[in-house]
Amino acid sequence: MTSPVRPPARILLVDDHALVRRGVRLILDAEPDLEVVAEAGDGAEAVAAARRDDGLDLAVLDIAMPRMTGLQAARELARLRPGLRVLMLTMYDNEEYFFEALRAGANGYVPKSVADRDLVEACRAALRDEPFIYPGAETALIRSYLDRVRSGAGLPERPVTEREEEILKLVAEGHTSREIGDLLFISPKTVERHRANILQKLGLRDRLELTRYAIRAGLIEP
Amino acid sequence: MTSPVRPPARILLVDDHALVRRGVRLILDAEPDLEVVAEAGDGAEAVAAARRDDGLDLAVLDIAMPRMTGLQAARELARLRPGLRVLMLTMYDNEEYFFEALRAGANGYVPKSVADRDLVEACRAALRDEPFIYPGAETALIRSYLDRVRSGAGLPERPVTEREEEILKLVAEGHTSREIGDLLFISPKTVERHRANILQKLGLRDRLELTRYAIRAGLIEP
DNA sequence: CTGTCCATCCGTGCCGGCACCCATGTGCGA
DNA sequence: TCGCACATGGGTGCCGGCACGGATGGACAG
Repeated sequence: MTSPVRPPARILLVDDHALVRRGVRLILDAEPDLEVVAEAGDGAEAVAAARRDDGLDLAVLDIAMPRMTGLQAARELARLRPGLRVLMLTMYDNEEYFFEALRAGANGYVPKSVADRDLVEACRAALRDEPFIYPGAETALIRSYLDRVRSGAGLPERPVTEREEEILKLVAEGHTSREIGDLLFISPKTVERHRANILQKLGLRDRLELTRYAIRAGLIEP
Repeated sequence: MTSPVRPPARILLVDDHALVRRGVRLILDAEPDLEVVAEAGDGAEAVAAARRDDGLDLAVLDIAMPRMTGLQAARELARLRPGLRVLMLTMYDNEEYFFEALRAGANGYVPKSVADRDLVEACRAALRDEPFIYPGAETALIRSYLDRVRSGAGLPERPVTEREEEILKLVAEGHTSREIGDLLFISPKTVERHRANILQKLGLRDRLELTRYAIRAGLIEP
């Protein structure tokens, strides 16, 4: 399958759960053409690791992580090491974050519900600069993607802006508009305006649905 | 460490992410005294597996799962197979989950942030019917709990009544007092009174915290 | 039998969420 | 250059959450 003279791909593995890192490492290291050479527990560590080591071929990034999320880390890594391939690993096969991951410079998008063989294949596909469509997500993600391309401008729209996501998290965590305004040094009315835009964009009714959405999306913890 | 004539402990592994199951299985199967003999992707499958196989020694349960959460599954398993030990596996190293897990009948509680050695030790401790306190979690809450257990006192009971839990779920799902009142054929003011009592009993501030509590407790789905 | 818990209900009042309306400045791309 | 998206800010008004006060009846234990 892979040339035996070729050295194994050097992989950076990023997940906030040591147990998950350990398991994924066992899976990847069992392949002769893949080798995990570095681990990180959050996005900041991942960026630091990529800064230290310029021989990395692939970063496997979890999306939901404390401090810096996988998406933010992917943007940072794409700027820092343009040649580095990025494979996003996520708990939820959510369309919004599929497009978000692509926009952040990810080469692949794999939910944790896939089998280990699919993860290995996704890594190899990313290393060949090919998009990997995991089985079962073809229907949901790709069809909605194609629908949006056919009907709209052809560009998948980002669901919420960065600023809106910042406010989304704080609203979902139960902070009032006044508290958020004080925290971000803006008027509470602006917070309400953002909140209204977020609810409208995501098709939600109130803060409560927003909270459950944020938990589903892995933006906050229950 | 373990007697060589003793057969390995038969383990049921439950997690909705195939990737995580694969990783944990690799970790556990590497131990001579532990063997994963069954896997399940959600709580319902776990209960079905326990119903099929009455020779199970230990169930390793993820807390956050679709349909039936790990906490609900733990309650069900404790009723179905009283001799079966249960080890809760969770993304969140939160003390509140710890108590919820114990109330649900769990013997141990391990966050996914622990190393693989700690998971193995937690399994062995649960099989010996000993509580496993993972490193870095010796908080005052947990220590006081252990003191209470050692001194003979029972588990702290969940203070909400059945009727209150019924209303708790509906409130957490986003229904208004009027809607709940119509649903249960009572006055919206009565719903508000119950809600106020619930918030007071659980030490929560508002519906939003109530929602997150209900999700943590496995009462509703995100 | 009396006290306690539970479930049922009511009024008043404050505050925040949320839906509408509106305007301004900035940066970016057609 | 003109429009558009984004972030910023304001006003008004309704409604529901939530805190505080009260009451009643029924079940069950001491």
